[in-house]
Amino acid sequence: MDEKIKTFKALSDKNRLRILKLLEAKPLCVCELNAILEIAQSSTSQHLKVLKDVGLIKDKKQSYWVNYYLAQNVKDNFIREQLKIIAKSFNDDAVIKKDNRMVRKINRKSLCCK
Amino acid sequence: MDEKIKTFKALSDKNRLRILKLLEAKPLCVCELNAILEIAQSSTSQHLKVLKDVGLIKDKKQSYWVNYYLAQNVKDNFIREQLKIIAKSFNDDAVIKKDNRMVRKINRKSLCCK
DNA sequence: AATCTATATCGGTGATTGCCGATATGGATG
DNA sequence: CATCCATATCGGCAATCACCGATATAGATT
Repeated sequence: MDEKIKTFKALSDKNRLRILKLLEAKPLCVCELNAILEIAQSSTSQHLKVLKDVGLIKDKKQSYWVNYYLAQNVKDNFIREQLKIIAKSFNDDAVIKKDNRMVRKINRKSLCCK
Repeated sequence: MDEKIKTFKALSDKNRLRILKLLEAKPLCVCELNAILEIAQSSTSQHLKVLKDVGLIKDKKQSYWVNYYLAQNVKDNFIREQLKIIAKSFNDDAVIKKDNRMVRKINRKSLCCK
C-alpha cells in the first residue's frame, strides 16, 4: 500500500508529469529536461529521483550524460497501468503540447556543453 | 492537467484509499467510516470532501445520514480508469483486509446514535 | 594524474497538507 | 418552533514537499 501511495505522490506533480510525457518522445538527459522545464537543475534531478524510486523511469549512463527513459516491460501491474493511463492522458493539454514540440527540436549539444 | 493532478493528490493518502476500498463493499455514512478509520470526525469529513471534489465518490442525504458511495458510470476516462485500478489493487494489504472484515460487521445504529 | 562537465546531494525557505478540538449548519424530530 | 444529531467548517499546529543556490561526485578527456 505504501509503495502505491508513493507512486500516486510521484504522479501528483506537474513537472514530474511533464517529464513522463517528454520521455514518451525519446530518452532524455537531465540538461535537456531542464531546458524544457525551466527550473533549477537540482530540482529536475530531484524529480527524476522520485520517478525512478517508484519504478516509473530508469536511467542509463552514456558517456557524459545520464539518459532517462520510461520503464519498459514493467512487471508491477500498478505501475504498468499508471504508465498506460498517462500515455493516454494529457495529450490535449497546452503545456504538454508545447513541451512535445520543443522536445522534437531539441539539440543536446547546444544545450548541455558549457 | 490540474484536475488530474488533483486526482492523483486525492489518491496519495492512506486514509482516503482506505475510504475508497471500504466503499467498494457498500455505501457508508461518515460515522461508519469514522469508526473504522479511527481518526477525528472532522478529518474523515475533510477526506470525503477531497474525494468528492474530484469525482471519485458521490453522496446522498438520507434521513439523519449522508451516505457516501463510489461514483458509478463515470464519464471521465481518467477517473474511471483510476477507480478500476484501485478496485484491482490493495486487496492483499493487511489494513485493507482488516477494514473489509470490519465493514461487513458494522452496525450503523450502534455506532452513530449518541 | 589533473581537469572538465553533467549530474547528484545538501541546507534552508515558503507553501501545502493532514491532523485535531471547537464550533457552525441544517435537516429531522418532538 | 425548539431541540437533537450527523456532518461540515474553522483555526491552529506539525510534518512534508517543491524550490533554489551552493557544493560534492564521478566518469570522460587531456
